[in-house]
Amino acid sequence: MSTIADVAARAGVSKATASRALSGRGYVSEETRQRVVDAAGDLSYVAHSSATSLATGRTGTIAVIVPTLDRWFFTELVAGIQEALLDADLDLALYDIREGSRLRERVFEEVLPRRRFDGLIAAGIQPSAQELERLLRLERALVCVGPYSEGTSTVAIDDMSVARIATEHLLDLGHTDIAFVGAEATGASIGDERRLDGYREAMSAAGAASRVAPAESTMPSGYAAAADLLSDRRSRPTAVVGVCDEAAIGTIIAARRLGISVPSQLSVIGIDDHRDAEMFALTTIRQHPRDQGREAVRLLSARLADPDAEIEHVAAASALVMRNSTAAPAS
Amino acid sequence: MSTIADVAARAGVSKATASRALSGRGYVSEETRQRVVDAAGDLSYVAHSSATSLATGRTGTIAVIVPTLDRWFFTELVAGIQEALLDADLDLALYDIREGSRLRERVFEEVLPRRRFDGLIAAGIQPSAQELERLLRLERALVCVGPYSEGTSTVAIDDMSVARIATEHLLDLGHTDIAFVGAEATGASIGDERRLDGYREAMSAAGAASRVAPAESTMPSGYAAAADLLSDRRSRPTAVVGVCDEAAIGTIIAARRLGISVPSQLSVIGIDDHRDAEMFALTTIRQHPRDQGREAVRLLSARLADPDAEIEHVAAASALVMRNSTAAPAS
DNA sequence: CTGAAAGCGCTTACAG
DNA sequence: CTGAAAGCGCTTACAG
Repeated sequence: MSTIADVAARAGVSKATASRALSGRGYVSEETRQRVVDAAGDLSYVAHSSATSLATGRTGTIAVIVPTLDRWFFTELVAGIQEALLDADLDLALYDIREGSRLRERVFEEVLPRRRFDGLIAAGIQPSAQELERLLRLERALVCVGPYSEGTSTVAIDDMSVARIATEHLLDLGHTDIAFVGAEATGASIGDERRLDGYREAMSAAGAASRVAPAESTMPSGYAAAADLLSDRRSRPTAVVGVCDEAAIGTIIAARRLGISVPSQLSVIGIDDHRDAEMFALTTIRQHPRDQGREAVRLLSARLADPDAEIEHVAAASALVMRNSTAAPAS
Repeated sequence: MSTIADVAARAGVSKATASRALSGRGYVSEETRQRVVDAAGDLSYVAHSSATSLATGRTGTIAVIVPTLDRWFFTELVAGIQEALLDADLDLALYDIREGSRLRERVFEEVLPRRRFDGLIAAGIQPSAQELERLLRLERALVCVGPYSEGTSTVAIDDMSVARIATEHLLDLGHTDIAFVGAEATGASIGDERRLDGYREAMSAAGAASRVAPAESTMPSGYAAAADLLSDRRSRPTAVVGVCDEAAIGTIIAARRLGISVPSQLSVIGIDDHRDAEMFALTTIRQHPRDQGREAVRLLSARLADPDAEIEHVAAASALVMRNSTAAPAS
């Protein structure tokens, strides 16, 4: 482990000069710079990150909080964040905080306060009042991937309006008996709840009655909820909006198993445009979590570069993608 | 931001004593300890991690390298690692290194050498000779989740034998025309390749001809490969072993779409026991990646505590789980 | 049981 | 353009 003192000695300069040469900050003659760089190369010198952090006050790492990793959305989001972070030469510290887990408590109480990071990206979580207070007390740059929230930059699709659009698509097709699959109270991300609200809003605006089959945002849970919902042929809805594509796909599989054909006997629409959506010919509202991850990093970098930089709220892109899981109801 | 000097001043002791009282290392009278702890509480003091790291040489974070996050196995593995790390009061720095991505190169060349971590867990990646050399030069505790590898602790199921068992299950049922779906050259994890080897071995031991439909380890890719494989009714196999459950499930979906019934006309077996496996009544070889993650942390902690501790190779548990996707071939 | 001092490895004004 | 010195905030022998 060579230190900057070793490099300086080998190049025949002071530590200060070696530091300047390597960092590119401050004046150094080209000739000296070259000598220092060569010396560093010879010794395979790499600055000790803790020492740099202590001296500069920057850790070079960004903390990312997600409620789960086993949803396509968050997997893609984290991948996008990772890519952008690497470009910015920043590390990613991951906190996978399932709702209600003891981990969540520990992270907020013990881990986060250590501030081993320069900034924080919180995705899909709804902090409690107490948690929010803790977050703010950290005095670190903060970006939320989720709904508009005062005092911090945000990026997200408008979950409520997206769910409304999905519901209206079904309504326009002529359906009135439309159920919502998903948004189970426990474990729902903040976005899930807003999607449920959007569905309800569209339904009541159309004078139709809401009907919710609670499920987690996973295929098996959507499957189970739908199997139940669809089991009685007399009371079954003619259409379903899934809180996300996982729930919608679970619904399609349940329908197939029950011999209900999609879309002729049951229309199903999802939200997300999951990687598997095409395979099931699922009509859905597309969004691009990977891009949102990159965007979150951009927002965070802006705050990092200038803590007084403007707060931004970016509305991420979404689009209705018509495939083959929705149709007019059988007359 | 209060420092330990503030705490010491408020408690009326020296920094050294304050440090001892807070860390629990070294003698401090109970009364002084209490005074220091109170002072720290009053000031909501939290030690600055960079300073601690610099003084102790420990960063308190563990780097985790995975080839992808969008496979159930790795998602679960990371969740298990995260849980165990939090218990050990360690942070997780994540590097999601898709094979062949420019990220991979950067991580090995620039990021890892900074050693912003005490130890490293590498999962499912096959380092090139050059990469391996770099890893070793880091002189950090290293644990691999993957096949036995000299010089480092490992944990994994025996991929080769597990694939052999899956294949033999089909052979025992009376199948001879058994295809393997998965293990596409690019993007395959090291485990995927060994599973292919295990399949080949079992087939040739039984005097049967191998037949591979390359696919990535995802549902859509398995679906596409299987759709192709099964399209010609005259040449289609009577059974398929999927490199993992995602590939196997993709195969089942393709079969359904083609009107081929599972298991009466086609047997399908997977490996993993994916969260969605039950939904598809998939017979599979179960493993517990979450436990493997915890185990990897245990192995790493042992090396961290004592760099000369024994290297361990733990064989993770696996079990054939019979559900309803395999049967004797139609006569 | 406690304190003074040195040290971890950088960076950054400040002089020159 | 370069160097000496101080400082970032901890911890840890070493004395006492």
